[in-house]
Amino acid sequence: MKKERIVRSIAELRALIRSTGLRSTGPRVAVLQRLQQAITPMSHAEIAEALEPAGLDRATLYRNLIDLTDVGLLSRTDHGDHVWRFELRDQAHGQTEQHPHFTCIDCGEVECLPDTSIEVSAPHQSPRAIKRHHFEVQITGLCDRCAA
Amino acid sequence: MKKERIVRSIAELRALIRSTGLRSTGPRVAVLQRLQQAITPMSHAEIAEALEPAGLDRATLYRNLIDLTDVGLLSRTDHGDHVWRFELRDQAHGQTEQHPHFTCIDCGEVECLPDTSIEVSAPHQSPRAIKRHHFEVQITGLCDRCAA
DNA sequence: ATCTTTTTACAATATAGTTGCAAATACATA
DNA sequence: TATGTATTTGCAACTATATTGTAAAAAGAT
Ligand SMILES: [Mn+2]
Ligand SMILES: [Mn+2]
Ligand SMILES: [Zn+2]
Ligand SMILES: [Zn+2]
Repeated sequence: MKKERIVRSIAELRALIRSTGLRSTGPRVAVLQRLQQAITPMSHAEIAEALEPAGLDRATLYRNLIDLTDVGLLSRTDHGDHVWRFELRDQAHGQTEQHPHFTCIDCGEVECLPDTSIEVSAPHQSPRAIKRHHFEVQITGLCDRCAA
Repeated sequence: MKKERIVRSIAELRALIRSTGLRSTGPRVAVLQRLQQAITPMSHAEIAEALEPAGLDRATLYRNLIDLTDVGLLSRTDHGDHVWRFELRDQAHGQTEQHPHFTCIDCGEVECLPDTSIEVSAPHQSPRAIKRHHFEVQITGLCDRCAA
């Protein structure tokens, strides 16, 4: 999953948040700031730990992650391990479809895969969402390290 | 996901369980009996409800689902909604790979897809598990009913 | 029939996430 | 720049799903 990374300034992040109708607050800016560094989707726990110094409330973080997802700035996915993970959904790239992910069933490591790596053919009775390419894909298996 | 269904007698199920090294008990037979009727993977809650009359313990059911999964009789998957679902893994068909599933992000309905519907190409750096076709795929999106 | 190990049933605990609400803050407007 | 109102925060209580401890019961080997 190689793609030129966009890094936005705090002022740009604040403007981005406001552009969605949400208010720009410290916790929200902190979340976006952290996620734009991330190379894989992050769980609530991981984000909370990374933002430890800010000492922000668990519930506030949960609510912000959901709010930011609702307005389209983040994607929220479960990779087969009962944990929600969040990822910046970068509209600057017109990236409305999310790329597929590979999650290790042993160690839990998550890896982003190129969009091109999955070809879903749509048999007759399959959901229209598949024909229209409106779906997300999660792949699980043993990562190279755990398989060794 | 059309495939001739195998329906085993209670005696056959007991033998199947024993063949894995596990003891054949009432709860285990009941679980397999119920799952061999199922047309999609079932959650713990759904199985518990279906087996209500037997009045078996929640924790026992959880442990049995995991034990039966560990010995390879069931598959356990999370379809992106934070609920484990279990499905009979029918070795009689040499079905070691599981077929992909489609789960509606709105109503939660799960649909089995034919194995042939997914083609995962393996880019250079991708996990070996993908090259070896040792993985499971979960697709999420809006089902036809919810999209309408 | 007896013995040993596995399994059950009930209770306690854990983990991940959600909800209620009063106080604090953002930001539109004056 | 000050004021007013709706949004957001922080804390606590709560929920849903799943896991763990353990004594008693049952399975299956002998
Ligand atoms: Mn990714
Ligand atoms: Mn299926
Ligand atoms: Zn791994
Ligand atoms: Zn639906």
